[in-house]
Amino acid sequence: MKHMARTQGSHSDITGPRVRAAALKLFARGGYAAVSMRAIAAEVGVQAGALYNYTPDKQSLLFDLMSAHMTELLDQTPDGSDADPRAQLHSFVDFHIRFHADRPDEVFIAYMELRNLTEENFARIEALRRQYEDHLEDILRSGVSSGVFNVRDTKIVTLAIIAMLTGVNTWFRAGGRLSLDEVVTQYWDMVRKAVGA
Amino acid sequence: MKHMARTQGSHSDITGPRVRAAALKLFARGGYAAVSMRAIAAEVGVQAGALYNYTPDKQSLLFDLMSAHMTELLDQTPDGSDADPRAQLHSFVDFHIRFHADRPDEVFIAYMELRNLTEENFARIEALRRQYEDHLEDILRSGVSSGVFNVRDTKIVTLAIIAMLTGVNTWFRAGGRLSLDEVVTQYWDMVRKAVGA
DNA sequence: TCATTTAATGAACAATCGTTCAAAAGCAAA
DNA sequence: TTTGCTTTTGAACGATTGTTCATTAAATGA
Repeated sequence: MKHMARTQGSHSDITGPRVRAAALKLFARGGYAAVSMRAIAAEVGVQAGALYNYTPDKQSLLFDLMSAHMTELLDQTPDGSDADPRAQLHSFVDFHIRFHADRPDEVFIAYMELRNLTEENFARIEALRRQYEDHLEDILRSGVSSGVFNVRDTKIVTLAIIAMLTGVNTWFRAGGRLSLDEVVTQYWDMVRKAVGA
Repeated sequence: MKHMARTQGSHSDITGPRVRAAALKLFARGGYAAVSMRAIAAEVGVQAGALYNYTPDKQSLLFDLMSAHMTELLDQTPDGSDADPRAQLHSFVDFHIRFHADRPDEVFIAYMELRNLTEENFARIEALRRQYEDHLEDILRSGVSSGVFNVRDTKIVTLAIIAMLTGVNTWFRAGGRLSLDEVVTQYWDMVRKAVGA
């Protein structure tokens, strides 16, 4: 047993992700407050008590989902601080739409369940969201200072663009009338015009 | 008693509105599922049982709030089908921002609590929302056909504009850095550019 | 003052909530 | 097979949920 390579009778690495997946699905469908731990357990195919091997409590389950989502969002945000502001903005629009379209449940939760976080957890998620907004605002500012964007208030335009892009999730469905490519094209068209590029 | 002008020992006309106001405030703050009838009663200063003089159940309380909000939204939407599309669109942007900024709690509930409606109530609210969207799309279409707007897909632009405008509610606070007039000016600037007017 | 009507109380209901924990079951190494 | 550890069960806990209802209180009209 010199190395104890793996735990013994462990299903943790199987059940753990399934618990998070079930919580994600049910929270998105019914809302955090309306989903019981027993409902999550039933979705996994397990008794409620077993969930507490994978989360200290219900609140942590919500926070972990939101935190993982925001972290992934920030990690995958294209950097490209070398490119010109217009290309950076295009890249941002493209990324935002595709990233969010791929994760409707995560996005839904991240926007709808903020008020069900404890004060401390809320502050942590808000900090991540702020970081993401700041990234877009930096792009806008550099475009303004180099004269390629015509924007009065970068903060407002930042929030307006993000609201507009995130709104795609309320109606877009894969296999619908429009492909994701077409959606990206049209939203980039609107954003481009709105910033006067 | 020939007319029975009013009910007798009635406080209905006082307590009734207070119940709706309390529900509005608490639903917006904590979410429908997380707010108990006892909490609403406490906000009114009454026992839980008394609420049932004013609503058949909790679900109706939510639906009535959302329904009243959407109806008022539609009633107050500027008509002006005589004006040119550009003026109509400007008027719509102005109205939307001001109407929503005046009613943060109602707007919050109307967007966040849709999933807590029964299937039937959900369909009714969705129909009202659709009506509102159609009104904007009509403006866009008339502008496209008269050549003053340059828009590829009126449906997408409709949803994008509404998402962008409604997003104001997530950050705007009266008495903050920007006045509502300034907000309207800047959003109209973006919308105008985005539709190529 | 008295009779009538309405509004509010406060207890009670069955159900469900998040969470805990001793006991049972499952699995891997010895 | 036995030993040791992990995972799951299933019952139990106190609290809280939406809702009902007989009773009490309050207010009005006569």
